[in-house]
Amino acid sequence: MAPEESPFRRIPQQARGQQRIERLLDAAEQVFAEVGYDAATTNAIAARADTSIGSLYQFFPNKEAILHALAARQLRLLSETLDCELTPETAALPLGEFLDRILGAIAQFQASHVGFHPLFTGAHTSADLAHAAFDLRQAISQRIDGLLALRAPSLDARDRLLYAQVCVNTVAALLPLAQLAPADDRLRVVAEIKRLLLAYLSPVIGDDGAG
Amino acid sequence: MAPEESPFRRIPQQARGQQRIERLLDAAEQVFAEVGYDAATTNAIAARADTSIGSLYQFFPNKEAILHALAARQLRLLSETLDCELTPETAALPLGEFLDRILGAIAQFQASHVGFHPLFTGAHTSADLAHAAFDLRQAISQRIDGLLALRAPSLDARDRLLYAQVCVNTVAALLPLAQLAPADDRLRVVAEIKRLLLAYLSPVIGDDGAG
Amino acid sequence: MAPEESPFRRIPQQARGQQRIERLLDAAEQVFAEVGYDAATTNAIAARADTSIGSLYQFFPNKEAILHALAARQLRLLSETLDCELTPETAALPLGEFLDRILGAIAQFQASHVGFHPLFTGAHTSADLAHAAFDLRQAISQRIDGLLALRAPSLDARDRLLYAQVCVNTVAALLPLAQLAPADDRLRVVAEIKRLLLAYLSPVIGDDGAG
Amino acid sequence: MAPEESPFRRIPQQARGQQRIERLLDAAEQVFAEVGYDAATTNAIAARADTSIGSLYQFFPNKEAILHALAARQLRLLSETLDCELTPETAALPLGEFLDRILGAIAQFQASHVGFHPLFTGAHTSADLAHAAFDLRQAISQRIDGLLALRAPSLDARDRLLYAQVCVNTVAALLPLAQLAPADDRLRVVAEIKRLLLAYLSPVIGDDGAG
DNA sequence: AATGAATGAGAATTCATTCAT
DNA sequence: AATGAATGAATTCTCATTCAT
Repeated sequence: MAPEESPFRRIPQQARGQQRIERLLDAAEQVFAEVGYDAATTNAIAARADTSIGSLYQFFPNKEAILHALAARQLRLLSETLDCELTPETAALPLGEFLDRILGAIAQFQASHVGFHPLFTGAHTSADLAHAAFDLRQAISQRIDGLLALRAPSLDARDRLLYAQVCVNTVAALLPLAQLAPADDRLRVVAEIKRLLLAYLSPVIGDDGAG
Repeated sequence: MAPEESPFRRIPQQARGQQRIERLLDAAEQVFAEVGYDAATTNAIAARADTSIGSLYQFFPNKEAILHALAARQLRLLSETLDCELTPETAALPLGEFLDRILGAIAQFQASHVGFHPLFTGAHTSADLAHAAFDLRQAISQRIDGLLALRAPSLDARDRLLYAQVCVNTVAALLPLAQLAPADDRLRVVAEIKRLLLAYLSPVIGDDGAG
Repeated sequence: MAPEESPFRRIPQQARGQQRIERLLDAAEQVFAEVGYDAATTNAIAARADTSIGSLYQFFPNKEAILHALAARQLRLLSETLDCELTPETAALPLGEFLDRILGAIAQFQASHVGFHPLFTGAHTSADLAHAAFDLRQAISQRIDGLLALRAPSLDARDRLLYAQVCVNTVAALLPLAQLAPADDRLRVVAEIKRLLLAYLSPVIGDDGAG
Repeated sequence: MAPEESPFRRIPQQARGQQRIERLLDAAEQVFAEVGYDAATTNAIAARADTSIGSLYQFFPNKEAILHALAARQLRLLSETLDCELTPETAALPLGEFLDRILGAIAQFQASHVGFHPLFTGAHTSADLAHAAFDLRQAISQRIDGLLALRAPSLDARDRLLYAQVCVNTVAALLPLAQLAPADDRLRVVAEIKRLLLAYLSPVIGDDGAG
């Protein structure tokens, strides 16, 4: 009854709602990763999230919306990871170390987000997924484009975006290779990815001081 | 074995059966490309092939089998294309031109096979497709591995296969970029792919005599 | 009746409750008219009434109860309208004018109550609606029966009720015809309805003095 | 194998298909009559028709299509009934007998077609049903319009159609009254309907020779 | 009394696969 | 060998109703 508490009464509810959305996205991430987007059923997602199907549809108008929300969350989380990792100082590192940082961040992110990989690499399947995956890669490319801009401000903007896209899509394609490889080859593959990117970027980005 | 002795009626029948299989695969290729593997219905494939579903199921036990047969056919056709294109002389070309040949062959193949691209790049969606696509890329990698062996016989076999895999998966990831790009950027993207591969391979493969 | 004595807190509360019921019925009337009884959702009704579903279910045990309450309200309102319109003097008018009054009252009522028409004419669809509509027409028939009794006290009671039912159901069936007709035919249709009723009733009810 | 028999092989199949459609429409007619259109489920219809839900959807794209097919069938059957009943000689009968014939035909038709009544009288519920019912009544009105034309060729065409509509809708509204009345009142109600129509039509149509 | 999040049974519809012809 | 009608499990999504806050 105390009116000064009432603003608070809603907060738990909102918090619960937000929590439930997160739980649903977690569940969707797992289920998508396990059986693929098309084979994933909304009922399975709700069950995995320990909710009712009705609640799922209270938050998401349809299955595709879950996919998009998931992609948005992943983009946001990855962005945060990159933000943490990539301070101005990082941008001044030699290209090789710079790439190490980015690749490391992405690899680590991927390791802790089962659902990232499918979406990141998802290609021609259902129109739904294809779009969502394409959009995600575009968004990440723009994020990387921003990082490249820090290192090579004089680069032509269109070239830079193309470089970013090439890198992002390449990494998307090669990370699975690392994941599917036997455990002791994994580092080998990651090293190879880094060598690839370094060989590709150094002629056009190079190290500032060329040192 | 003596084909001239086989009962006349049988051969046309077998031939008709083979023709029908091809028609079904053509149809599946189109339908998969248009709506994706999951959304494609076996009825639609049969209809597109101007046959009945009953016939479709006479040749393929289930939908997944169509996918695998399609992948196998694509691998075979691409192999033939590569065989044509890549004679021993080609192997002696400078690496840049060598890559041009291979990339050109693949790009051309893709242009005339609507269904290749989705399968080649298809990733984590339905478990079915993911497997088929992975297998196809593995097979193509082995094919490329063979080509690399021609150029660099002294290379360690495991390294070589890894290089091939990296290249194949990279190309699979980047070709869509070219296809989705506005028409006048397309060549730009292809050139970039080549630069990427060249930068990656030249340190380890190099030009035989060019050293 | 002495409002100043009733506990202050209660009256506003009861009044608020009654207001809310009216708002809910208004909302239901609109929503039923717009999408039909079956397609109407209780959530939509609550939303239209600017209340929560919880409140709706505080006043009505289920969806059907809303329908019945609505029918009851319409019967009450129509009765009041007829009461206003039909004084003893009216009963003495020539039959033609008498019918004009009644038809006019009904037409006017209908014009200002979007939800009347569906319920009045509603027939075999969901069992719910059919019953409610039938009940409403029966009740109105009794009301009309009363009016006929004023004009023709000597008529057999059973005959009179039958006449009333025939008239009421006929009007229910024909009013939509008027409403759906192009605007300039509408009066024509209404005139026709009157002619029909007049032709039907005059032999049995006639004008008092037949003058 | 005899080719002159092959056209026959398909006929049983088509006949079976047609039979199944009829069975489905019969089932739909019953189920709609029992629970109403909205509450009727396609599964219930299929079950009542002793078929699988899949088969139902092989013939009808959706629930609404069943309704329309049913309305079309009823119109066709009623038309046939009227055709049988109403020869040129009938048109020459006195108006009272003429109405008897028509009303009799409709009443009899209704008695043997449980689903006719709901559709004939169906009003404001789901948009689907309302439309279908309105269309059916319009079609029947046109049919009656044709009959009136036989009797009164000199009548203005627009007036005639209006008369037909008034009659059809009136009958639609009043037949339920007869059906719901206790058995011994039923004839009484039907007689009343006839009296109503006769009183309405005789001034404008009259008996040919009665003039 | 009021709220609205949560529930889950149930509906329409699809489609891979079978099998009688 | 070919056909395509028939099947029904499975899927997405809705909505009346409840109940904790």
